[in-house]
Amino acid sequence: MSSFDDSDAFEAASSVSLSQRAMAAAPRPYLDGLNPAQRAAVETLEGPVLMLAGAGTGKTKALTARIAHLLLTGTARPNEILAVTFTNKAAREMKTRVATLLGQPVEGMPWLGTFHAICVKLLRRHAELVGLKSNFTILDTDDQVRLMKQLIVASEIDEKRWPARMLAGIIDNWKNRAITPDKVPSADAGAFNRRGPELYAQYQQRLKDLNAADFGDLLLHMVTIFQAHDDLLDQYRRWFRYILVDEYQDTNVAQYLWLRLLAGGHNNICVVGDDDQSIYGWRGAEVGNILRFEKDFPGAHVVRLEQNYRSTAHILAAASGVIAGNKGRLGKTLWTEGEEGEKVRLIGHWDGDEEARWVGEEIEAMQRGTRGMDPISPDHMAILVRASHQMRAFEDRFLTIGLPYRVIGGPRFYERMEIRDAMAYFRLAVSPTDDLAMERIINVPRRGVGPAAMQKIYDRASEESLSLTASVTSLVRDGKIATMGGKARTKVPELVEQIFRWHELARDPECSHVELAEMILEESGYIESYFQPRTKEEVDRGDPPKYKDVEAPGRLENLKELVKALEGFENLQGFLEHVSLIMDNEQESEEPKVTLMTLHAAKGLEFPAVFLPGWEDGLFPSQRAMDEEGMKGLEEERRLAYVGITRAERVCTISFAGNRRVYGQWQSQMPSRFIDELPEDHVEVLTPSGLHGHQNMGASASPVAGMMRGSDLHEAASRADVYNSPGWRRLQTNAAKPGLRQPSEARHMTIDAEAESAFSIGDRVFHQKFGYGAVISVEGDKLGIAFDKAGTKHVVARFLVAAGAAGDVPF
DNA sequence: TTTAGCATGCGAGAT
DNA sequence: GCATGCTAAA
Repeated sequence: MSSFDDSDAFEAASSVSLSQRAMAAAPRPYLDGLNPAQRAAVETLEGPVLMLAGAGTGKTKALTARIAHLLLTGTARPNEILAVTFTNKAAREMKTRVATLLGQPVEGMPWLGTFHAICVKLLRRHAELVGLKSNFTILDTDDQVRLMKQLIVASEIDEKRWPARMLAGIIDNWKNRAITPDKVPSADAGAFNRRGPELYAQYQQRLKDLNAADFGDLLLHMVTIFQAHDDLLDQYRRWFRYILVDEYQDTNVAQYLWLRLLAGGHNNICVVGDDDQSIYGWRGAEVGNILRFEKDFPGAHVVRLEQNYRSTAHILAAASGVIAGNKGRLGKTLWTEGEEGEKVRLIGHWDGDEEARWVGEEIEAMQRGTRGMDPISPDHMAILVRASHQMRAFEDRFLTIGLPYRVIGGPRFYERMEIRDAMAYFRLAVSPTDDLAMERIINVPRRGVGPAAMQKIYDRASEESLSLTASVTSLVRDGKIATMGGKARTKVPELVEQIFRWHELARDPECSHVELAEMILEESGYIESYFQPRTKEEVDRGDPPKYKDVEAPGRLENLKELVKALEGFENLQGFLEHVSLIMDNEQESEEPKVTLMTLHAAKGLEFPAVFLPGWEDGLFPSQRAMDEEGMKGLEEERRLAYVGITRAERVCTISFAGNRRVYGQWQSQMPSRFIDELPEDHVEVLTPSGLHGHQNMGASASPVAGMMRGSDLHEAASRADVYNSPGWRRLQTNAAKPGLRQPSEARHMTIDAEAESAFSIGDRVFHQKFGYGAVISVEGDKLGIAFDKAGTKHVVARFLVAAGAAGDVPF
């Protein structure tokens, strides 16, 4: 058991002096409200512990209480606990919650973080053991692919048949499995047209030359180091006396090995996870790790968290019924003391559009509080789809009816083009020899550098083993620069000069890095490249600058945010280091919104009302998963279904469509086999009232009554109610508020008197999602717009801005 | 170098 | 249906 007499060590904890007050306070308040299972998970401190935490069973509560327990009993000092998560979000949440339990910040927990963040920290200390310098750069996926492309071309491999992305996938896979180039198993030797292993070795060599590591390397290198240096490993084993791992079912082989190495000796490792929620097999996660835990760590305590605090009994029963179809589970039975609640609701639709329309109406109805249910705010509703392309139908529909929504999980902030471009500039300012950064931006904005010019720079660089920047300087020095195209001849040396000047400023402590960043984006012409070129007359006349395209305003907005994010850091270097932390790009607006996201993105979240559309064989479960992984793939899909259902607190609505457009082709769809697996007693089959024309699909033995066809009557029924709908009322209130930018007076002198809309036929407008277009019809607040790129759509006026009213210019 | 026009291929996506 | 990435033409 834990040593309560270790108060010396406890008080010696330098960074966080956990106050005596906390110690002396009521005995362990963090244990209050824990159920017996959670309590066991918290108090079993010594030896291996497997905390099997079903969905909604208070896993994070137990995990954070465990940390608090370790600290407040003096069993461990903050810096002796290694606590690993997968995402920055999870790490942050854990930090905050531990801080709440302790009643003070936890800066003193330096080893609470993601696998990658912790490995970076360790690897910087011991980089030389794998031939890197401690200031190595971390490549993003884009850099990796670019590098591999070069290697493929150099190896005279047909890049079309053997694309760099594929190689990246293969190498990533090896790294996930902790396979170094010399250890590629013979079964994999044929990969990438038999050249895979050799290219892998070359790639690793290139990384070393560049003093760089990719994400996979961070773990792989640490495993390599620990395997080769017993003394070092011992040191860390003594250092990290207690190990905690979140989402253990998502660990890959490399992470598993790393943990095993570190836990060896004391075996004080507590892993938390749920084999039924393992949905990341495709990116290397091995469910086997959690299934095998008791074998790997003999004598492990297994604690099952089965009391669910999230969902109603019906929802839990439905989820349990589905997941029971999987073999080889550790087995858990979720139960609740809560109410029975609504049965899981199931409804079939004619096609995907119909499904989206119904969901839209249902959301409005639930917002109003019909069907004997309390009203639910859109903030508390989510639509969870299997594949992101399913979102389109919903977005289109919601835009039409003016239902506010947010999409989670589009392209991440830091992987947007403009952010990466800007970051490349910053990287060059910090280190002008960063060739990958140079490669990225040498022709961004266009500086007339094509393949020919690039080749000359490369050639000189390799002749004299210089960086690309230095190579340009060298070419300038002996006049060879003149052999380049006219534009490149002047622009490229100009760029290099700028880089060196920025570099000076970056090292100057007097110079604010935020201002420097703005200066860089401005001077490089990068900002300007998002505006249309203006003639001298236009400038003289003081015409406002015009954005280059529909994307430009958003991109400039992102850059603004990037600069803002810089403020929180000491210098550019520090920022680059921590850039992955700015991924959260969410600025919450006051307006309640429905959430639209993938099932994968929804793991760990919960919503009072959840919609699960598209339950059709081939879409969900995905055909591809089944083709490629067979039974294993199907089981992972089934876990995904389980994750989906268990996100719901009060209402869970599953739906499917009989027809769906797949890659532009209409296909008739069969209801998902998972629908058959829903226990009938816990399912209510919905048939929207006022419908006729039932048409039996007859395709499934499921408890589905039949399909309904979108009919005139249905149309009429939904129309009649529209004035009472939340959407309509919302429009009324919004019309009174100064909402989005109003079109300027001058542009709308010709508004006809009867049109209440601020727009009239022929106006040029801009829409956040569909871009520019022209108004072709006006019906109250609903406008028909012929979009330049997106075709003709009906949109509510408040989603439109008059084109040309571009707004303020960043910087 | 830039661009329009056609072929291609398609899941989920943290770090 | 759409984005991506190539070839051909400007």
